[in-house]
Amino acid sequence: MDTLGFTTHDHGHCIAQALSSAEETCAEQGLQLTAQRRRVLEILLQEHRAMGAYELLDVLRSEGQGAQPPTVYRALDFLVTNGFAHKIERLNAFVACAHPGERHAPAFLICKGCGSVAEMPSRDIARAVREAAGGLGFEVSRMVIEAEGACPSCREARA
Amino acid sequence: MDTLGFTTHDHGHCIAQALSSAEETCAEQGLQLTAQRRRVLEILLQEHRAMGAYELLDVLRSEGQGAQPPTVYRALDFLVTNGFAHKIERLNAFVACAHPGERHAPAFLICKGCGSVAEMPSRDIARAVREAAGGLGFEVSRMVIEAEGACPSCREARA
DNA sequence: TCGAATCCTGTTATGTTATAACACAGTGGT
DNA sequence: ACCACTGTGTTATAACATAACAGGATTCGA
Repeated sequence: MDTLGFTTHDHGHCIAQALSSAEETCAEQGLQLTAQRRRVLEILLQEHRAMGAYELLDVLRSEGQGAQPPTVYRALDFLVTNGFAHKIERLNAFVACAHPGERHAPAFLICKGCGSVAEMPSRDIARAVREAAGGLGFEVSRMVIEAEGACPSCREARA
Repeated sequence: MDTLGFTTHDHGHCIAQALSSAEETCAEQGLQLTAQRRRVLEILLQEHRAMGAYELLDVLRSEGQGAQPPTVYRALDFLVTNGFAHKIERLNAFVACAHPGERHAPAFLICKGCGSVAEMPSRDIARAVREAAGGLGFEVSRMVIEAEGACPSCREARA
């Protein structure tokens, strides 16, 4: 068991499920989940945290691949474009998507205490953003929503 | 006259006002708006757009200063920390604050057509973020809210 | 079956953004 | 005089990201 979104769950199961879900989605949409792309997604799922591209590169290299930066960035581009992973702009880092399959505007919580990152529900936030933007005649196609602060366990530790 | 937030206004006046406001705030709070810091803020106000740190550096250098990257990053750090400027994470760029003085969680609209960036009202968005986070026991201290899309004039041009 | 088009990968090099670390100058307090 | 504090100058390097070109695999139509 491990934590995700600050709650407990079966992590091994969650990895397997996310990979299956990705395979399924790719099959449906004619996308190729190649070995490289799959491996990068797998690492993100296993590590279960925000990772920099070069950190991912180190993992690939430690597995004996002579990978170069473009290899990782290409895989990440595929994963992010197709919603299997997200980029955390504030951290210049990447996380596996916590809700694969569902169409959603991702929103994140970044704990400044322990560095953990969680994806949170964003329906109300996304609506508020679209409304505020719409009021100015702006049409939103994508949004970056990232909140920094203290996660429950760090708040407790601090208290 | 120029545009801000996709509406027209007197830009010269707006620069002078923002600088005065910054001076006042610094005086009140015992902050030092030094020549470097003031100059960087001034450039951001004049250019009136999101600028990269190295772009700012080029301007400083073109003015005959032998500036180095840390010079700019230090000035930006001061301006951002004290709310006179904001960082646009999505663009790794900086803009002068459009509402100096008011305490606010900044939220931005980034037009993918023309590259313009506008600060938008964020009360409802900020509330939605705090509520969503609070529901997970997370305490928000800072937020990044950036919407990408099409500004009114680019929408019109596209139509 | 040939070639053309497309997609993915390998590789080299480079561009862009940001910070570490150390020296030193000015200011204000004791 | 001395110290602490804050800001700046300078060198070097770290961290993040992409351009550009070559080559292999697959598919599709001629």
